[in-house]
Amino acid sequence: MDKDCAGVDPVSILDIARRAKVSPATVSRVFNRPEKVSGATREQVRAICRELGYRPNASASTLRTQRSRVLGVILPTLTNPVFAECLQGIAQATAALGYSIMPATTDYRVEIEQEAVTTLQSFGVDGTILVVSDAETSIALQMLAQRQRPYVLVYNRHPDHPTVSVAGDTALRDLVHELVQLGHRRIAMVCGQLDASDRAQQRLAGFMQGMHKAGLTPQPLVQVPFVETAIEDVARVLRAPSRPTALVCSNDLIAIRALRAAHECGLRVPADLSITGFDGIRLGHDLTPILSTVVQPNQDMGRHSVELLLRALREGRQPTTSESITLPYHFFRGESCAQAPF
Amino acid sequence: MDKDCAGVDPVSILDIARRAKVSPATVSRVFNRPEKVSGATREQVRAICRELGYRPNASASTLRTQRSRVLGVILPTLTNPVFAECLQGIAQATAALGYSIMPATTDYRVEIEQEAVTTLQSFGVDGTILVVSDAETSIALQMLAQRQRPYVLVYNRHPDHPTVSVAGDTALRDLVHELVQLGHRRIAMVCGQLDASDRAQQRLAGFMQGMHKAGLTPQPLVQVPFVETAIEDVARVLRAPSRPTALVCSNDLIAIRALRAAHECGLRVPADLSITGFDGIRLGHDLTPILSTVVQPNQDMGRHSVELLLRALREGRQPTTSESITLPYHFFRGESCAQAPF
DNA sequence: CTGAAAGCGCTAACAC
DNA sequence: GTGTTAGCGCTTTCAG
Repeated sequence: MDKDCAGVDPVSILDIARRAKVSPATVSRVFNRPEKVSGATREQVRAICRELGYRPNASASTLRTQRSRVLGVILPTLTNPVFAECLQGIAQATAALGYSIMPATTDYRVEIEQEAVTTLQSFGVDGTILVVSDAETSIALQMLAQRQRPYVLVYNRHPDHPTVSVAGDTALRDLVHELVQLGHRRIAMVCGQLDASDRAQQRLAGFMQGMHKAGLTPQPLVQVPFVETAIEDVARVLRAPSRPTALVCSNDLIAIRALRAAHECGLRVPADLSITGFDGIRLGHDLTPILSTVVQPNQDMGRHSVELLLRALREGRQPTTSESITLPYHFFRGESCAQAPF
Repeated sequence: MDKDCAGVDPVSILDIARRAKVSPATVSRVFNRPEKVSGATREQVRAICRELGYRPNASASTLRTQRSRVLGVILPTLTNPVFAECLQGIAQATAALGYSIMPATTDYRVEIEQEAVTTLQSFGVDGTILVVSDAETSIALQMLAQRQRPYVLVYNRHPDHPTVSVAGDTALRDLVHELVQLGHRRIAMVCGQLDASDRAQQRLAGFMQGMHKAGLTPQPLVQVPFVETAIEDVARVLRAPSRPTALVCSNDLIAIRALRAAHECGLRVPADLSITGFDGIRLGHDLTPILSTVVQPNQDMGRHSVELLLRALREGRQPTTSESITLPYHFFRGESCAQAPF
């Protein structure tokens, strides 16, 4: 046997056709409509493909069929485990269904969201999964909608778009209730750059509702725009005379830094101070104290968005707002949150 | 003006050519060799492209030029922040250089590594960045090498392949030395599934060297194959009569769980027990105690691998082993590691 | 500096 | 069940 293994040069459908003494169309059918090919030739073609290590050229088939079997993914950053976990879910779900992904990170910058949309578009992605800074104002989103390109938002919640998300506002409303039950009165919300995340805004809104319902005046909002200074920013608040007894953080990463700030201020968590997060990143469960947080099924959110998008694609349509999924969350009590101190 | 914004239907180079009263070749040149087009027509064509929201079809150009401007990326999982951070670096570097990425996660399974290579190949990626379970035996790697497809390994270290990595063995050798200086004698290594990671094996080797050099007998290796039982597995060791005074963990995720195990056993870190990790994930710095760990520049490792690969690509060749980069690490003392107890 | 034309690899009518 | 053929959108000689 001259060569029993795949070589260096690219093999085309024509090479296979020639070797198998069939037409290229037949080879193509073996891959796309195997049932339309007689068992004998099918197996023979397959054997040759295997021998030559042939795989159809995706660009050619995309060009021809106008379907790429690729999904675009636009995320703020992979540095936050929420999105990394979600992307992991997306990667698994797509791979299982024969799709590939093309992700882009925006670092929360809207111009980059737009750029990402256009490059992904130029690759002919069949659909796009994205989390934008603000669904209400996102140009990237408008571009997709206007050009009628299938897409789903993840994490973002908005009535005018198909989304896969969790009710962050309700979650925080309920969370405040729990804290109040635990005797907390001086409760402060801590969040990052509000204008870079409509999720944070919604969570804040829920927080305010909860406080209002409980007849409490929220402590001044603690904003920690930069990770570099986050711990210090929180520490400052904790050193103030009538410091809060509970810190409700808009995400787990911030909560972990708040934990650190408490430590630096000599406060014990949860004895002196309760701290809660939001997101349910895997790592939170292994911390000491175990992070109290609103757990979202991050990987599943990714999986669901893939399924929602591909279902629509299969039916030759775009996802609709009526298909939007609100996934359940649950407040995980953990160890960083307890009875208020006296 | 009938339409001042991009429409729904795909615009091709022919549409632009027609509107601009030039040939498609000229439009193509405007994008690929703008200097070969007169200033006037160039600007006119650009204006029309902007007006119609035209972007060249990437599949068509890939098919024609045999260059995709896409890099494949193969990683074990995005659930471990090391790889997520690295991918973030890759995403940034590629985007800055006009490339896109197509990642796949393998969950440490070699069959999936292979599948990933073939699908990426079918998309005509210009090169591949990967971290494999074991560079020595990886079939995926052999496939790339044999077919002469450009690739770089990240994290893996192997003399026969171009790599971007850190000297994990040396790092652990030195780390053991530090621990010994701090008075530790009963030191145990904790690692995950050794056969799923040649990095862990190399780190273990370095650990053994270090122990040997110090004339110490290593405590029995603690293996924590599954995350679900990791804390318990470590706790068991910590409850043994002559427990170790220091735990050297093969990565940060394991170290964090070891921290938890110590807590569950009523041991104070670092007073009663020192714990070190490896990787330098961002979060480790914000923990309490701050994780002592061997810090690798994860995002930079991603960036370097992109640059190494693209440099070779630009020069029309494959990366060579002589271009392999060993990046510096540093042991970050943190707070989880201190003098041995008496 | 610009245009004409061929063809990258594949698929989907449409014949047979 | 199988083959023939046209063409997806683009780039790139080669002429002019």
